[in-house]
Amino acid sequence: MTDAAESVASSGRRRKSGAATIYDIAEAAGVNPSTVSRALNQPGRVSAKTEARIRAAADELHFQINPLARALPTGRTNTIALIVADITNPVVFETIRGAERAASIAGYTLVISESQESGAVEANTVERITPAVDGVILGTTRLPDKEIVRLAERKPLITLNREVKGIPHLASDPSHGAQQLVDHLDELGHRSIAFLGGPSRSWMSSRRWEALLHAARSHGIAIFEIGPHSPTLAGGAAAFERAEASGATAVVAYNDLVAIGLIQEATRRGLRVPDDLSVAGFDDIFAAELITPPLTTVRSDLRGLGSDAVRHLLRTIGVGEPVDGTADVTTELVVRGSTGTVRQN
Amino acid sequence: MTDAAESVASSGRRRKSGAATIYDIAEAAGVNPSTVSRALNQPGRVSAKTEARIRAAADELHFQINPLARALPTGRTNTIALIVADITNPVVFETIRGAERAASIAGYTLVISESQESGAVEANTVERITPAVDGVILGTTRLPDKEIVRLAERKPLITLNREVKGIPHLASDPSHGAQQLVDHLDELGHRSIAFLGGPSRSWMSSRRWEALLHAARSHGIAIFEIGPHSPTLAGGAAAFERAEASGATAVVAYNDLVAIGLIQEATRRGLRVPDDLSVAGFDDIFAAELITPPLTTVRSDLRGLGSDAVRHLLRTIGVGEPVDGTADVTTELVVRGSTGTVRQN
DNA sequence: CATCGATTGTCAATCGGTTGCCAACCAGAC
DNA sequence: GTCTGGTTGGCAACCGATTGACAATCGATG
Repeated sequence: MTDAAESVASSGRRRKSGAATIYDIAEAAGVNPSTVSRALNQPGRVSAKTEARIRAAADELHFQINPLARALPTGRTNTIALIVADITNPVVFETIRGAERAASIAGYTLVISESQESGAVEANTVERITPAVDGVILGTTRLPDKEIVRLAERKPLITLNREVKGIPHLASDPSHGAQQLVDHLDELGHRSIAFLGGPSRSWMSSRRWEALLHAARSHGIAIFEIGPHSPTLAGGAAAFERAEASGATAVVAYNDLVAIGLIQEATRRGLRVPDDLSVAGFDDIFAAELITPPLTTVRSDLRGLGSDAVRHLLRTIGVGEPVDGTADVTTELVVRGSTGTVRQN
Repeated sequence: MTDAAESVASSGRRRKSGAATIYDIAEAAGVNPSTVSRALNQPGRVSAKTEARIRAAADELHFQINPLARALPTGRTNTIALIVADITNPVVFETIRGAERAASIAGYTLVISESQESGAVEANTVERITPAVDGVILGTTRLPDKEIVRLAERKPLITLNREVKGIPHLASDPSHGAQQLVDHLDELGHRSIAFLGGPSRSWMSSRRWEALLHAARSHGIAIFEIGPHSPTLAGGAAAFERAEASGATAVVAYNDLVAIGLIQEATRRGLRVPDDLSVAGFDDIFAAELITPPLTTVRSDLRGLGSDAVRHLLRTIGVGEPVDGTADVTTELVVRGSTGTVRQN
């Protein structure tokens, strides 16, 4: 009887995968659990001697704090969520990487979730995740403004490449890279540029267009927009005829995928890039340097974007220096082989 | 005084971002909190009438269960972790996507973490994450066997492309794809194949080598391994001279990146692919179809790998049908332009 | 009309920490 | 030896759920 009772009691104690708790440490060190908690978290709150004893016991038992149990009373989960539309998008995963690193350095865990390009899935995911995180980054959101505002009332939130009134957001500012690109094309002798726009309501596409427009005007170079196009290889291929017909000697696509699609189609039709047509893109995705010819493109510091987003969020939560407003991430031209001097007729 | 006390009390109540708790619902519905819990989780445990009343109150208050609070007594977090060495690796992120989807469908959240190719970082991350998840997937681990075994004792764990005795693991089985590739090369007239191996202790590289070896022998085709090479473009470029010197008419690289590096170097040296040399890879990364010529490669069902891993893990946790052992994921040849008939001398 | 059995709801303990408040303790000053 | 002020450690409540044990309720039956 006694044995049975004892075994029940002990098995009850160590039910959870045998992980040591502060109670175990307290017992081993001969102090109260609260003292253990203080020794481990509030430097100086307990005497050096007891702290040493407690730490020794903690090591001994391979103590590892249970983040869930801690989160309950404090409300701090040390976790932030990053929601993206499509993980396989090269633009997205560099951002993920930056965010992951920044979070990791700060001792935070990053939860990544993919909304599969669907607003409904995204709403669902965010609902589910929000209560378990300290903040949310909407990487490529499909949510309506209203919804975003509502979420921001519950938890600190920041958007990337999406402007919603009253919500902090971060974006890459294409103006520097666009200016460099136009400078570059000007030097090569181009006097007329066609811009292949992205999806009609793409905020990014219009920002890039405006940056190019501004730069081109400052050079007195003609520029016009063709579009919209879907942001895919097929979109670029489909743009070919209109681009060629336009008579422009240089084509700038709103992203690399479209630029690559255009190059492939042009090559298929017997045009040589860059001899017959110069092509440039935006993003500098991994494949940009692998294709033939390698793509001249405007690179965004996506990793910086991701890490800045995390840092900003952490600051509003109270980790790191106080928040200093959001500063956009810069962009830079990467010259490769797809742009060249204008053919002399 | 009374007012002050009241305001303190109420602010104390709604301290946490105003989220409603089961206590609020209980009060609104005039029942005990435990009844609320049962009404929401144990179908039939409370009368239909009360349940309806409770659900109404829950909706009214926009109740959302606090996953942390639930996890504490149950030990279930509804979260699983996926640890990878490098998020930007194309092979990795398809796996991530598969895992994310499978998890999401099962109502689980996937936590992704990058170990930055470092065993120490990985060990650290795993330590930190383990107590807050129901299971762990080691995607591309650098941990020593001993450590993995130790982790597996604490939480359900599965490895991908890494065999550790006694630990469930999942891999893509290259044999089918390798067989198809050799069939294909045989048809094109190749009688001698060079294999560009990966890093010396790469488990994946040796599995692929063995699969090719087996297939080549069954065809009576000569095959030999050159290497090791680093799994990068540079690694492929560096392999060029030895590959050419070998006299093989076809080169199979252990992954696409190496294959692409080889093609680029060969092209730079004036060789034509596939006319002078056929090249193939493994993985079918995104860039494989973008390069010139597009790469013939053996594709793994990486998305399947990721989702299988999650499903397996969930089953051992007790979600879904009982566990049925691990079955490797299959591979398939994708023929593109980098392989061709042997040049007739 | 009393009793039985099944159904429904409540109590209270628990998960593993955190933290406000208080008491014990200590050393030094008087 | 007493008083003072600052440390140090303990008690107990609490975070928001879950759950075993039990009591109340209800309808049906003898």
